[in-house]
Amino acid sequence: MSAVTLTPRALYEEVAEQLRQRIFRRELEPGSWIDELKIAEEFGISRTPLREALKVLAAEGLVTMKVRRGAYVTEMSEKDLRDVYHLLSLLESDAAGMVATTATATQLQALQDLHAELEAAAAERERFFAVNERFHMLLLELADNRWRSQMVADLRKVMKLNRHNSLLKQGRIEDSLNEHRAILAAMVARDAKATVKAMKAHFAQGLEAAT
Amino acid sequence: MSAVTLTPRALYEEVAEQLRQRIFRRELEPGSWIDELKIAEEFGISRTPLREALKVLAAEGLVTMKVRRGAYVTEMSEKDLRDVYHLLSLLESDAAGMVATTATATQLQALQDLHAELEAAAAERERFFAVNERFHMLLLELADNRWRSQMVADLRKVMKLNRHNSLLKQGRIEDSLNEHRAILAAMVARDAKATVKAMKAHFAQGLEAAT
DNA sequence: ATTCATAATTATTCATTCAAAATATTCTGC
DNA sequence: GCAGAATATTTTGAATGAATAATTATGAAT
Repeated sequence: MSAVTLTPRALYEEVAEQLRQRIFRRELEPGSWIDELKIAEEFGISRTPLREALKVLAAEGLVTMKVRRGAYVTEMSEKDLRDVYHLLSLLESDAAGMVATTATATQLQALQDLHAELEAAAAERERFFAVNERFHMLLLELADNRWRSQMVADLRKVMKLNRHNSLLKQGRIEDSLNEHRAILAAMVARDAKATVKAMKAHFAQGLEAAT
Repeated sequence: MSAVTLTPRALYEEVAEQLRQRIFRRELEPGSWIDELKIAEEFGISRTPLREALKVLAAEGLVTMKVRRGAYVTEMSEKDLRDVYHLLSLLESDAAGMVATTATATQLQALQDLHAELEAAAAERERFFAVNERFHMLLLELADNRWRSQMVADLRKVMKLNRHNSLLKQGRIEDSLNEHRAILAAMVARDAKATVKAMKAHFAQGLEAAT
């Protein structure tokens, strides 16, 4: 069974995802020009779906289009990093507060289960990152605002442009787990204010480590 | 001197803007299918730049792409309206708080000048909307976070999909001006907390009127 | 030698063409 | 007359080709 039949998404979406991976892996470096012909040939496709994919990435902020100059991988300044962090903190802490007041017991349990998985993955850096991402996105999902979820997802993609893998740095893993515990505790206590505070603290620590 | 030479933007961007206008004017109704061939013919262009424009609009949330089914104008449910309002309130009130603490006297004066213009436009509904939009966007600009400015701009576009012209309804104009005055007063007093509160109140009132 | 202008090359942008998929219509059989 | 299948039409999606715009390099003039 091929992946194509399972997920019959359009070619331009597939290409967009491939490009994202290349950008995150720094095979396409921030500031560098994206050669349409070269990429199209490498992917074995024409320039049409590639150009459509680039428009999608431009909307996400991952690439920047210059008139008659093509697409460039977005460069993140120190200020950009701080600005995006600030927004993530604002959006996610508010979401956490929502969840603290509205989530069902089952939903809170799902978060705790995912946290347990995160604890278990503490040793494996890559897996930890992946589970951490899932934790934050599940929280967003429970907050039940598709517009916010979309925005946070985009901002998190942009954060990955940063060299210092951002969001979680070396040695931060243990601290980060503690902060997650505090967030969960506040949620279980149904204390929205404390939850917001704990999430903001989590991001403040993250920014500290990333800069 | 033609506008084309002044702003040499790409055709697909021009088309995207034209489509936005058509959507806002409800010539393209929410939920309706966008006929690529028909639109391309009406604009006298090929489908290629049109399709690229549709991708841009899809990223903004104005249209929704369905696989192998083309583009549809996004439909906003009551919940969508509330959700977007919530985000605008969160983002803009935070921005206002920033401005209250960081803006220079000159910048605050610029806001007050624009507010004066708003007062003057109270009688002309259309002009009031336009100036109000400029006021909010100037505030965002002064908060100096390009990522937030972009997000708010997108959310405000999406809000325009709503039938009840949103953000400002009949009879709300006088109230809205009062709320703006409160925001400005708090800013001039350099009281960030009060500014945030005033902006949140402004949005709460707006939502009340829109639903 | 340096600067400006012109020409050529390169790459983006848009149009045209082609293929594949989905839906609607028609025809046949019961 | 109705239902199901097959065909035809419509429409999306992708590729290729042509044209425009920009940059760079080369040559000439001061």
